[in-house]
Amino acid sequence: MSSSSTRLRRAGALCTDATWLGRADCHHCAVRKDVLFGELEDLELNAILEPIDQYCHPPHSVLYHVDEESSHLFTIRAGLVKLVSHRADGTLRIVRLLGRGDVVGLEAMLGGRYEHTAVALARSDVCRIPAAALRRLDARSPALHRRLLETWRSHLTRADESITELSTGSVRDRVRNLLIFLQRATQDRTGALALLNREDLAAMIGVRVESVSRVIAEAKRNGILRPLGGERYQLDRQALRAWQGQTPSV
Amino acid sequence: MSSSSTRLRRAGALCTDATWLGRADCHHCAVRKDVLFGELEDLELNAILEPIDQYCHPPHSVLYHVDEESSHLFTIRAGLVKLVSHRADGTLRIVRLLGRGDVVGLEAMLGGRYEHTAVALARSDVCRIPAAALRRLDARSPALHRRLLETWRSHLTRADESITELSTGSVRDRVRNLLIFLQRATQDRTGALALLNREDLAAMIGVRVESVSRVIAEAKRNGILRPLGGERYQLDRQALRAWQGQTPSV
DNA sequence: CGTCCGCTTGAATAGTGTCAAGGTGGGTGG
DNA sequence: CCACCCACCTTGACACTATTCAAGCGGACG
Repeated sequence: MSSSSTRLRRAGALCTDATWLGRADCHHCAVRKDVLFGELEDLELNAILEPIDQYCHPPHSVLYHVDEESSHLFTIRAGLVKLVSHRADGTLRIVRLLGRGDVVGLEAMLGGRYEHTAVALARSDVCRIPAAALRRLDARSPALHRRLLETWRSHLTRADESITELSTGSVRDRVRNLLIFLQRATQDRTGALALLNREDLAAMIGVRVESVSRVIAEAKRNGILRPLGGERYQLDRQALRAWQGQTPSV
Repeated sequence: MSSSSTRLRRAGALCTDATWLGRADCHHCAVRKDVLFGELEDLELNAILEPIDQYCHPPHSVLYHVDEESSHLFTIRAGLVKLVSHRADGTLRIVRLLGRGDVVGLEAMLGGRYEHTAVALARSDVCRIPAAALRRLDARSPALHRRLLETWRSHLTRADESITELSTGSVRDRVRNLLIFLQRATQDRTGALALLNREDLAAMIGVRVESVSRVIAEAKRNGILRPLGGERYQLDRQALRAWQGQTPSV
């Protein structure tokens, strides 16, 4: 068998850069209540001296690289970002998927270097916040402070979930959990989920592309995944649970 | 194949309870600098109104159960504690190992319930800190605040490591990483590592007991692990790296 | 219209899980 | 003090699953 995970995707031809959308206007931000500054007073917000910039990241563009000096955090206004860990043998593993309202680059709060590479999977609008500004706010605003702790907790909970649900059991077990996970992470008002490409799916559960492909293809044949066009699918939760009997357990 | 992980160990005959060692005297604590209150002023420490108690946990005793109201955090003065996640199918997975200087039950800072069950693996001396006290200190002492953030980061880093190094690749790959990991986690001044029982090893890397056993036995035959008596072993790092060529990669 | 890239599928092989049987060491009770 | 017992570790044989390597397929795009 040997290793799982995925090799580095060749330097994509379409890896365009992020485009700057201008200074953020947090006071009038439409998603402010869903992200870090939700409960912050306007007064407190004004205490930020450093600029917060907005960017639009096309798919495959990089928010930051592993080992880069961590100077900024990012909040996701819309889109989807993967945190990729580079293993010693050159393979990759996706350790987290982050979406609207999530914070990327938390480690910048503590200085040092980024621990992963953050890559946009879908077009993503993000606000780039200087870590120094957040540190200052963190010290002054209990509301933000609590929000930050909750962000840490959220990352930790998801990491643990990734260990117990996405890295344990047979490929079919993992894909079953992955589909539920993706539905939560990418669903729109209709409840449809956006499937990632096979390489990313494989890197999320630590198996080979062909193995995921077989299982996903099976799910489609069984009507567990019904194509809605593009990469969007309707997930039949009931059929999903019944799929291949329970976990054989033991 | 089916699931990995390990079933619940029968209610151990020796699961004695923790014994109370009395109120902690943080001011004269020998390991204070290594744990949460390291850089705290004596004045700040005095601001704690609620009592901090010391306990000694024998092996297999439980610090707290999953879903229990999270009211306290624990700092480990000595010993080894596992964080166990209970999966829907009844199997268990160890998501983290914590030792001297580590904090257990971080989630209590945010209220709600514990997300894992914490079980002592070796005899462990811990201080039990009321979450309310820590929340108050967190708001007043920047030093403690930073220390807490670093604790969150440490947990997150280890969780990610668990995903990339202990849940990815062949069983031999994982055991190789696990041995390095255990050496860091349990080494004494001689550099020897303490091996866990096969069931716990299996639950750490998400495979079956027999699979770990085979690989560990192989490591012993190859001189990678040299028995020092009891559960202590000398790890030959060089032989470890050469073991079975590199990860076959791809 | 042809090429390229990602997805699927097939066949052979290696790796794990499964089930069952021994071995070993420490502890208990006779 | 010794024999037995029990829990845990190891090993074997076999079934099943995942990986590997290779080929085919179809859509997107120039």
